[in-house]
Amino acid sequence: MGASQLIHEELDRQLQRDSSMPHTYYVILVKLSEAKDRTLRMSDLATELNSSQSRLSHAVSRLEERGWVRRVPCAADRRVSWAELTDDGFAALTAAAPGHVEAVRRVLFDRIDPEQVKRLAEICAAVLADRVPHPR
Amino acid sequence: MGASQLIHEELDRQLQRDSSMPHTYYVILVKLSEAKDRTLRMSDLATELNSSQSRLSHAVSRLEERGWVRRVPCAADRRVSWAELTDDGFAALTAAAPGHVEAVRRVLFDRIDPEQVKRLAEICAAVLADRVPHPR
DNA sequence: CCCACATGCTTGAGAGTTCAAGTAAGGTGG
DNA sequence: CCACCTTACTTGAACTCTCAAGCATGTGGG
Repeated sequence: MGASQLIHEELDRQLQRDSSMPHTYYVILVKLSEAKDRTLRMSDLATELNSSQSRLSHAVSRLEERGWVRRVPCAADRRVSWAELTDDGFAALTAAAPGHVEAVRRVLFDRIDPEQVKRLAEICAAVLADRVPHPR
Repeated sequence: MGASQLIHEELDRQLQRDSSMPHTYYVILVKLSEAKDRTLRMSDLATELNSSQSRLSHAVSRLEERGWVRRVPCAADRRVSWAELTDDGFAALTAAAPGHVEAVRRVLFDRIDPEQVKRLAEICAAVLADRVPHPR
């Protein structure tokens, strides 16, 4: 718990300090940037992020205020909302990425050897295996 | 990140649901229960928990409201505050512990073998090694 | 002795998260 | 075809955490 807490806090602090965004928001931008048309359904985005819909909805609201994400209503199914990464959002992500990547190395990968990386991957896979998504 | 987030959320959810306390509070109770006279200086407690003093102060305030912890002013150094676990607090911890322990097994230890436990411990130790406590 | 700095802790405001509830729209069995 | 369930998402309130600032209270050099 100490190790995972440390990693989480360190990454969050770095992003907050250098790019004024929590790690949660960074990951949202990443997922959107990788998606086709930089657009994803809200619920798919939530699933990919292991996030509750509520959390995502709140987060996207903040990201919209910053002009980094835009909500686009879906014509085919009007319950659905698309989240689209704006150019400003992509720029913010581009600016934040190098520092974040460096932090990831610093807190984790520079501290363990390649063999340990492999072992850690196996352990994490075991923890995540056969997971029924939790009721949210 | 997915694995550590899952573990965190699962443990937090279980404690919140079954014992109405966040994991943070549980750990505070644990540390106090293990301390001599079930009492610890606020700053020592914060250090042991890798918590900011601010976070601890807020948390202890809530725990005091519940009657689980008591603040005792220190006569020798009047800046210092002792945090003392009350009998009610100890009872709450006793009630919460079995469910929590079970959850810990369920989310982690039942999913990896003894060899992996050892490897994970080494990796976590490497992540935590030579850590200068962060400015808080 | 005393001023400046360090230490221990608290406070308040701003943010993010959670949970429960709410709205709206899409399916579906009788 | 219409009550009823499900799906998609949002909302609001309560709660925790963070950060910066704010007290007191010790302590050490001149």
